[in-house]
This record gives sequence, structure tokens and C-alpha cells, in this order.
Amino acid sequence: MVSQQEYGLQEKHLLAVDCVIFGYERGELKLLLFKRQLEPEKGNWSLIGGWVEPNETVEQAAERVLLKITGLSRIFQEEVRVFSAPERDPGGRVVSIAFYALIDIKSHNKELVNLYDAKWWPVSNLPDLIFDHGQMVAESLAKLRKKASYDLVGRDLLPDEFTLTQLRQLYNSIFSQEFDPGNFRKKILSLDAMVRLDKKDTGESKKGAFYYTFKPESEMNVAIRIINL
Amino acid sequence: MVSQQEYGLQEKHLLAVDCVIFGYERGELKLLLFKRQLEPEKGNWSLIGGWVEPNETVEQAAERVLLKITGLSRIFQEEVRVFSAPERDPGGRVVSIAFYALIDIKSHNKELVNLYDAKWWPVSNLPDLIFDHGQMVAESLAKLRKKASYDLVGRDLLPDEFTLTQLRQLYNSIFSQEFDPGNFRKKILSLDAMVRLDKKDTGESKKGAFYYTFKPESEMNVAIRIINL
DNA sequence: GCGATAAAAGTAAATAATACTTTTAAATAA
DNA sequence: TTATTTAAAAGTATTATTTACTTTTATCGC
Repeated sequence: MVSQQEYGLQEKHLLAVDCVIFGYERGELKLLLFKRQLEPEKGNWSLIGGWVEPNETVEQAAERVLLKITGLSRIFQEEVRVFSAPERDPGGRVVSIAFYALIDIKSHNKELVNLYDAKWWPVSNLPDLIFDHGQMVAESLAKLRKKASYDLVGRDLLPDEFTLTQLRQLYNSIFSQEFDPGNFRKKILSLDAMVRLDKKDTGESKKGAFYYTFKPESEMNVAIRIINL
Repeated sequence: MVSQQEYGLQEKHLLAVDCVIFGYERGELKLLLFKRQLEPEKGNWSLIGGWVEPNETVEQAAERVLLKITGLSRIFQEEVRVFSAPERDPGGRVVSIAFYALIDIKSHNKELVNLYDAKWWPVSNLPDLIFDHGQMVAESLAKLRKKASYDLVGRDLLPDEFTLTQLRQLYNSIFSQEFDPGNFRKKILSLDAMVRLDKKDTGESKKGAFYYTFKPESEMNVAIRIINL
């Protein structure tokens, strides 16, 4: 029998969260980045982060950061993974948990974003990021793609009412590929996850495209395959 | 412009890893659990865990724990998620990262397992676990199922040489369902991920079943769908 | 050689994916 | 007021995959 080590004798760690905030606007998938305000790497582009407090979960810490920056609560977010290379932050040993979040750019608070010196960047054209934040973004995008391939992800990125064309364009931008309009429509409608409204968007075509809304999450059949990887 | 908080002013956290160790033996998926050796909950069944040291990554901490208990290195492991409810451990605020690992039970060091007062349990019949360890196991199983549905998982759980029947039985036990022998064989062979050896296992049938080995990981085509969820 | 056993191979129907074409609705120009 | 244009929406034919089976094969023990 071998003994375990006591709680009190252990070294403690600085714990942070970093948020990869995806948004969607005018046919483009975007990422909210901000200019770092303290040394090291002050002034360079980074993810939005924050410390984990003793009385909260890491998810709550991420929600707190998200609320502070966007003014939004109840945002969809998912843990990416723990980043813990001892030298990842030259300022000291910080273990950071990366989360990715999905928001509708139109619905967030732009003044707060300005206040924090943040900016939306197209994911297809990102600046260099500090530390391992580039890796965090790459893994978040991979997770988002995986999720989008077996789940409908529009709910958090699109406005409440959207057209099938807008949903397809969102998928085009997530996967950086063009989906066939007819087949995409057929596949999506077969999932029976949305309701067609009696309203049309005439901005894109003369005929006009029907608006749809998502059915409540509770009515959704899960684990439906949308894109075949 | 809003200022960020300095590193030095922050509260630190105890950081641990907990390992959900899956093994496979005689048609059954099993989990390695051990009797906790310190208060609180001393003597109750728990996952195998350890503290994260300042000079290592959380993955290295999990590898260290796995080596200590099984004698094996280079084990397949994957992060499940961070468990950080403030009251999850009655002994104090401990943030724990759960990992799940896959090993071939035959190849591990049984003396070490005994030394640590550990025991293999069938996943279909687990004892109550301390803290949130039951939740860690449930989420690990879900992750393993997801992985097994788009990847071949036998490589880490089966011996080097195995029959298609053994691989199918592994899948049966992971998904708690019976896969059709003919269709399973057809699907698996179509992936072209294994090599048939000139050797048969005659233990299970009079005709005998050919042994197979996995092709090197580098030759594998990725993201093949095995089970349709 | 014969029956028993599970492996291995084969088959036919149903379902789904893919690459297209055609029709529709509404705005605009001739 | 009719033709033209646009993208939405519907439809279609081919191919590929999945599913539920049946048949054949190899080998053991009698």
C-alpha cells in the first residue's frame, strides 16, 4: 500500500480562462480579439481572458468574461481544452482553459467592445496572436467544424429569423467550402429542426426567401449528421 | 479603456488530474478504480488521481499517474474536461482535469495495481464513486463512444493481434448493443485500416478466425465513420 | 464421411448522397 | 403588359451506402 500526498503540501497554480468568441456577420465568420493591456506582449492581439476566482467554476469565469466584453449572458460556450505548458506565458506559470463561444454579432454591445479595445476579425485573415492563443483558435475552429457536422449550429450565430440561404452561407464560411444549395436545403429540412414562417426576405432575390426559426432545443432530435466529413 | 489585473494579485488553485482508465478483457469493457487512502471519503472507491506539479503540463501529470499505477507509458489518453465546482471536493477547493485512457489489460503491471489497492470493474456494474467521479466516468464513456463511432478504437484496447470477432465484441461492449457480424466485418474491412495475418485463432470456432493487426497510424485515413449514431 | 460450429462471403431491398435540371415567384426593363 | 432576370424552391436520375438477411466455407470431433 502506497500513501497519497496531503492537500496542504501541494503547490498551487494561477488559473485563467481564454475565450475564443466566434460571431457571424455579412457572410463571414469572425473572431473577437483584443489588444493586450499588460506586460508581457502589451499591445499585441490576444484572446479575451480572465482569472478564475476561488468561488466559481471555470465555466462561470468564462461567462463572466463574456458578459463583461459583449454584454450578453446565456451564451453558448464549450470547453476546448486545458493549455498548461509551463512556459506558455512568459509572465509566469499560468494554466489556462480555452473556451469557444458562439454569438450573433448584431445582438452584442458594441460600446463595450470598443471600451475594451477589441475588434472583430474575419477568421480567414487573423493577425498573429500572443502566447499559444493561435493554437487555441485553431483547435476551437476544429471543434466548431466537428460540432457543425453533426449538429445545427445556426441557433447561436444567426438572428432568430433567418433564411435557408443565410444558414447555408454560414456553413460555407465555417467549412470554407460551397455547399450545393438544393442538396443543403433538402438535408436541412429533412432534419425537421426548424419552422417556416409566413414571411419572406426579399433582399437577396426577387422571389424572396422564406424566414425560418429553430424549434425549441427540447424538441430537437440529437446527433443528426449534417455534413459528411 | 479598462485595465486588467496583475498576475501577482491573483488567488491560486490546487490543480489535480483524475484518470478514467478503460481496459478490455474477455468480452468486457472495464474500469480501473481504487480505494481512496486519505480523508475525506477514505476507503471509498474513486478514480486514480494526482496533483499537477509546477513544472509539468496536465497531460504529463496524467501520464505520470498512469505510469505509476499501470507501469505503462505512451498510453492513449484524451482530456475529458475540467471539473471545478467550488465544493466538489469537501477537503478543499481543488480543480481537477479528467482524462480517459485506453489500455490492453493483459499488458499492464498487475502487481502495481495490487500495490495501490486498485481493482478492475466492469463498466456495466460500477460501485458508487466519491465526489463527482461518477460524472467523470459518464462523460468519459460518452467521449469514448463518440470516438469509437468515427475512429477505430481497438488499437489501444486489444492485443496487437486480434480477430474481427474480438474487435466486434469490443464494439458491442462499448455501445452495449449487438452489431451484425456480417455488416460489421464488411464495414471494418472497407476502411482498409488493418492487415490480415496468415494465422488463425481456433479458440472460438472450428473453422478458425484470421488474426489481424492495425496498419501504422501514419497510414490511416482519418475521420472514417464506423457506427452511425 | 457426417454433423456441428462460427467464419467468411454474398445478395437484394431500402435508404441516403450527389450532381444535376426544371419550375416558381416577384422585380424590373422593354 | 409582356419579356427578362434573379435566386428560391422543387424535382429527378444516378450512384453509393446501409441494413437485413442467406449461402458457402473450413475445420473439429465423432
